[in-house]
Amino acid sequence: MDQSATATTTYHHGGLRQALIDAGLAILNEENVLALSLRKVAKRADVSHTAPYRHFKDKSDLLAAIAEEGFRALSAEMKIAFALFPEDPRNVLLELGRRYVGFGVQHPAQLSLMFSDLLRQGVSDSLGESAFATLELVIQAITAGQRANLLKAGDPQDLARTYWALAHGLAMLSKEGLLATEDNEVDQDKITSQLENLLAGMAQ
Amino acid sequence: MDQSATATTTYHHGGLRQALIDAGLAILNEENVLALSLRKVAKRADVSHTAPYRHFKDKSDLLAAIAEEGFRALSAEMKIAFALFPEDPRNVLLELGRRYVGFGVQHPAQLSLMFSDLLRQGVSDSLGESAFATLELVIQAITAGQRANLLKAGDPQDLARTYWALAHGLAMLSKEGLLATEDNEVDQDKITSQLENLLAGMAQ
DNA sequence: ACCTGAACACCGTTCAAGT
DNA sequence: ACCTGAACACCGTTCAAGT
Repeated sequence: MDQSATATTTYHHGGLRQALIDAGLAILNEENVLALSLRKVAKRADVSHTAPYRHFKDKSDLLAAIAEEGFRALSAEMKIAFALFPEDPRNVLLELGRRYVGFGVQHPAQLSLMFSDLLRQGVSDSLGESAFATLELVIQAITAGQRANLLKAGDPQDLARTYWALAHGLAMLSKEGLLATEDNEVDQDKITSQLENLLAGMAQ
Repeated sequence: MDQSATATTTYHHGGLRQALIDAGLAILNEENVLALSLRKVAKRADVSHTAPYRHFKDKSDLLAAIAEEGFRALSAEMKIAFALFPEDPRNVLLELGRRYVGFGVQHPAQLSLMFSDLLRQGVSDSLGESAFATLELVIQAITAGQRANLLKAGDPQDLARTYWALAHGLAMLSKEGLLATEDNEVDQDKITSQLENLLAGMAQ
């Protein structure tokens, strides 16, 4: 990679913003959030250390963009659950939870960042929007479950937030090694049965 | 404050370690994790910026100690639930969850730190121990629930982890403002009914 | 033992300047 | 528009030294 002397020397063909987010993501997944500095991100994207300020107000703004990318990736995972089990809302919900946990275990530092405090601080509007877009997918799955008489009637938003909370909690505890008992592997069947406990309670 | 010329000029009477943790906690609750630097912590505790190295290996080690203090505080909150409802495991469990959420809303940055990635990185052994001590309290509450025939039989550890996950998820979503619908207040009754969904499913 | 100041490489952010 | 280097205050960490 990085072989020079190619045809166009145009920097980043307008894609610097995304390149910086990708660089930050890479550092986050390879190291940890303490190692994620603006200057290191810039160096990794092969620009000067002030170039990021053309695209991000400050470091928090870049972190928010990285977190937002995380919500997008999580949403993409969730959409696979819908595709895998069309017409089967129960398995959509279970697969959704399993994929949430899988996302957390594969990208622990990123999941931490997504819920680190950036949303609460209101660092960026679009971060909140992407989080709510993820919630929207859970609401869809819950609504389908209600339509199939799998879940009780009532505000789907409430049930969706409850289900999201459990999936989120399982993901956080899993990625921190607080769910595993003996082996350090995530037990998919156990996750499934944990999710089923809540679905059973939501049926009544 | 800080009036000099008191009797003993003895530094910190051996309590520097705790003073540093407290200073870090204060910065965390007043500002955010990006503002939490070792040097600022030292200045706040009125020592030189290298003094913390007598008590902590590096910055991560101090952060782990702060997170550990968080688990201790969370455990203390949970113990109040036991005291409030002796002989009433159902309300102990509900109060436990509500207090978890309350802790998160009051100390958002601290809760983030507790699950930031320090446990997974194995920064400190005692951090893991304090996390498991918190889990132990949930297991106690679950076991009491089983004894009272409120919850189904089975490994109390599994049920406890499931319940912890939901409480944790509700706390995280609440503190980030993802649970509130219109007003920005945490709706205690809604939290209770969300927890009840899981308890219902765990009864069968 | 516990604390200190000097030193170093690194960091976030601003600014004047270059194309 | 987009990128740059110089500058500044701040940061984590190490080290030799003081009591």
